[in-house]
Amino acid sequence: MKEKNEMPQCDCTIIHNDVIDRVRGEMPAAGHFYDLSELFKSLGDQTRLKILFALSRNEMCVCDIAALLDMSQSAISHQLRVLRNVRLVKYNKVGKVVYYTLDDNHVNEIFKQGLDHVAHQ
Amino acid sequence: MKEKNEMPQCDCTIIHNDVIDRVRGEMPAAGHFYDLSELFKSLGDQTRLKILFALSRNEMCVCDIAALLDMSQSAISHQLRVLRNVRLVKYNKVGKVVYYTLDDNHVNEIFKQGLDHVAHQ
DNA sequence: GTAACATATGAATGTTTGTTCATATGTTAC
DNA sequence: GTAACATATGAACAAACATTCATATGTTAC
Repeated sequence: MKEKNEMPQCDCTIIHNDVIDRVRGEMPAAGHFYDLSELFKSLGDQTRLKILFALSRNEMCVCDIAALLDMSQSAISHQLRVLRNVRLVKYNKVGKVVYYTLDDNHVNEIFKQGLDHVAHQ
Repeated sequence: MKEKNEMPQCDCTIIHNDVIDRVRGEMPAAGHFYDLSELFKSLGDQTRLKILFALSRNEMCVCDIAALLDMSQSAISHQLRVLRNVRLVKYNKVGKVVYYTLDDNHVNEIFKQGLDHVAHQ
């Protein structure tokens, strides 16, 4: 029989205090994790990945992307905003047409490593 | 006044059919986008990023991670399962203790590129 | 066998996210 | 000015997700 007021669970005899203390000291600032998670979150959606791949091949306007992916203009526009927010894409307005391109080529590197990982069996 | 039965919106005079057709031909298989999005989704969470960073510094058991991040053992265990599912971490059981490590070093590369991107202003 | 502990897991809950729909903004051509 | 069109955006809603809680599994030491 357990005593109910004696917290059980895993207040575990933390097995490796030395490691914990050292790694805690090496932890990047919280803000970095936040920014990184926002970046990867934006890559964690098939539609956005397809948009990024397409833009890695050619500059495209919103309608082009919508036609290519067979999705509504609105859906694409919303997703482009997400990609803009993390500075993965930038745009160039020409009259009423807005041309999107990749912002830099970190995306391509990340993409490549990612494909490597999933292909690797 | 618009006629209501004449679909408006953006059935747009798709401005660049040539580009669309070419890029469509270059699109990777749908499965690749799915796998990639699952991978990045798993990286799109601060807790999991912290776990991965910690493991990049040192092998750790579940309790170590929970203590380091000041979170419940259960929460960490759930997140580790997500990371296992995309093969970002693997484990080694020694008695009742389960030691986790990174599965390969694509993670480190992806991490680095990601940090580069967010640091770059 | 039992007690203690490290980890895993299912259900529940609140939050976040992707798409749709309706509509607004801004540009071009008249 | 108006009509037509490319894009953006707010609200709404369903689906996906992260954490908590309670509990199950599996191991060690007795």
